[in-house]
Amino acid sequence: MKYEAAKLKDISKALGLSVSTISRALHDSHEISEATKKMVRDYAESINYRPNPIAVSLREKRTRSIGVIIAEIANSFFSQIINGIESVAFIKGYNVIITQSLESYERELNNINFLASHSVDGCLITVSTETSNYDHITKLYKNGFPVVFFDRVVEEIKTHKISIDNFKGAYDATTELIKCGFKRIAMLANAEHLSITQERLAGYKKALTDAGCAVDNSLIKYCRHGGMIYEEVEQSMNEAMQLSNTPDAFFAASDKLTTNFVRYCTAKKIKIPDELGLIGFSNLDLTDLLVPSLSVIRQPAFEMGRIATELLIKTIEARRPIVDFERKILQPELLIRESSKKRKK
Amino acid sequence: MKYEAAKLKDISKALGLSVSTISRALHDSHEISEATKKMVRDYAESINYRPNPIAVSLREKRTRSIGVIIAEIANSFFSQIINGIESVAFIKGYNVIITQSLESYERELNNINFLASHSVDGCLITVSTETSNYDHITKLYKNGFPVVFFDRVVEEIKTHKISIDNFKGAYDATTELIKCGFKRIAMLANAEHLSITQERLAGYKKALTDAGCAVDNSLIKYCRHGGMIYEEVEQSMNEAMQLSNTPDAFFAASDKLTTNFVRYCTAKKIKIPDELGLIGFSNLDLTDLLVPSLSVIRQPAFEMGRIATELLIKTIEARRPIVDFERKILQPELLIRESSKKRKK
DNA sequence: TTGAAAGCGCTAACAA
DNA sequence: TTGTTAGCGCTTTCAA
Repeated sequence: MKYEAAKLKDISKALGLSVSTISRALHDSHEISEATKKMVRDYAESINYRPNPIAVSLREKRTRSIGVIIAEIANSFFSQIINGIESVAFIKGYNVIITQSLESYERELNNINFLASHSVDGCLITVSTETSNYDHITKLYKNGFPVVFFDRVVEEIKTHKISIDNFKGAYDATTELIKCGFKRIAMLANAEHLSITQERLAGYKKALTDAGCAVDNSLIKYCRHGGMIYEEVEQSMNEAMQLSNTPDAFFAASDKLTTNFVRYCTAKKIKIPDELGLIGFSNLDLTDLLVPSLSVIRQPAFEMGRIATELLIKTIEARRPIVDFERKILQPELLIRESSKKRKK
Repeated sequence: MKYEAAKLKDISKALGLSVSTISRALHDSHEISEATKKMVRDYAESINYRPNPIAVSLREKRTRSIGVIIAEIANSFFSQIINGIESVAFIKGYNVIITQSLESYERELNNINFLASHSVDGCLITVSTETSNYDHITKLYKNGFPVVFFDRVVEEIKTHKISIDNFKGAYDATTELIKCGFKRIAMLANAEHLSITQERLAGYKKALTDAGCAVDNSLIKYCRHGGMIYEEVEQSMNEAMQLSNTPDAFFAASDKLTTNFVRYCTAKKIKIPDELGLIGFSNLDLTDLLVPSLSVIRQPAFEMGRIATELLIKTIEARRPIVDFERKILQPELLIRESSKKRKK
């Protein structure tokens, strides 16, 4: 079954003009008479002619589309980023091809290879939790394929990067928990090697030491899939809650870790914040409707998508290779609600 | 800045063979000797050769990709559908291009025109709430462009359609509210002309009349953007709550209507279910964590995406035009939790 | 078993 | 102002 669309040749035959004249007329070239242009345009309109983007891409060696690799669409943080990406891509006339790694290195590899093999002009990437080898990205970048990192960036690769101030987000959250009177603050962390994990971990530790609290490594629980799988959060929580000196609050370092923390507490009938305080990263719209409402670190996700896309398109459209790469850091926002408010006993 | 990938010609030059021999060798043609094949394959591998998908598409008049038009990525129901779509597309070797209408007819038109102009081999569509004229889709379909509708289907167009049993979902939800003792059950509905709205409305009405309750049209509130905008829900709710005989429960007919209903009640300090009972359509993972936990109608979204994609790929790969179109109806699931449990006073 | 050449739909350099 | 032609990277028919 095939769909036969009109092509230049069809118009050319119908009007008795050459294909190049049609092409030029449709591109409003100055070397075509107004009369011809009008005739061509009217006819093209009447048969609903659309240039074949595949042919144009082949010719122009560009697709006017950009690729995106995110971890998971079903995650508010990423879907808000996508909205930011689309908002500028739309204006600039680029199409967006979204792919998900689902936190799998293999899928990421697959996606990036597809995208880079001339399917898109450039790529926006946040690496999967499983990714610790970056050869597949380095190779592209060395070949001149434009890549911009967002959120989970790779320091070794020199290109535009945009992330949020993860250190500050973590520092402020932890400090707030300390101020609220929590004594043993645990951290539910994402995969250990990720840039965001390291930065958030550093912020968490600094806040503790600045407040004169000791850092207890048994209170730091890594979740290899970033909390995407409930069972890993459950296991981490079980381990933490079985310590001789159990934590009295948690700092959850990602969207999914935060919601799965709440799910765990609900399942185990652990009262937030009385038994366990919580501040977590989350971009979910509903966190203020939970009971208790969640104190969260909210990331400017839409903004991040917007800026990343602007940088990527700038790179794609640059005449000469970019040497001066930008490193943008956006500020997170700490929204203090009930889950971090320790009640006096 | 451009990215130069290896092409057949490069291999041809390097090995002193013709381009056609290289092409055949890489396709494992029987007319090429094993020795040549091995040499070509090894060399291609060594330089990491990938065929240019644009050139292949132009040649083969197919792109091995499918397009998707959904309302909004940042909506659990749709993001779950996307996961279903990707799961089968991935296996069948198709790429997925996702576009959002954001409930705008203009954007939908834009997206579908882009996708249909040879960018993809076929399309999965759920129409926007604003769409009431279907000429743009009819035109494509008449030209033989494969289209499969899911969720919000268009009856006038003869093609594969997959949706859930909206009548039953609404009927069961309303009946449950009646059984729980609610007397004046209002409906928060999506845009009036949508297929899903009509079906859910019919189920709601039938449940009322079957139970001997009168249908009161002042209790049916349409939201043109399907609840995507909080203000429209707020206005509808305000109107409903100012009636002389206010409702004591709501049936919310979409994901966003359900969550924005909760948002409204929280803002106005209306207690669910004591002051207002609720059952709503929702595929959000978190509805069981809200207090009270929400009684919801859950749709098999992943499944819907999966089946829609299978039907689309079947259509794309069919040798002859399809005349027998399928109409699949999936069953929703009613999860009864606390928001619909009227307490004795 | 291999090569030459045409053609997919489009644009643009060169001719007229 | 318009037409002719080459070529983007690939597959495939026809010829050798």
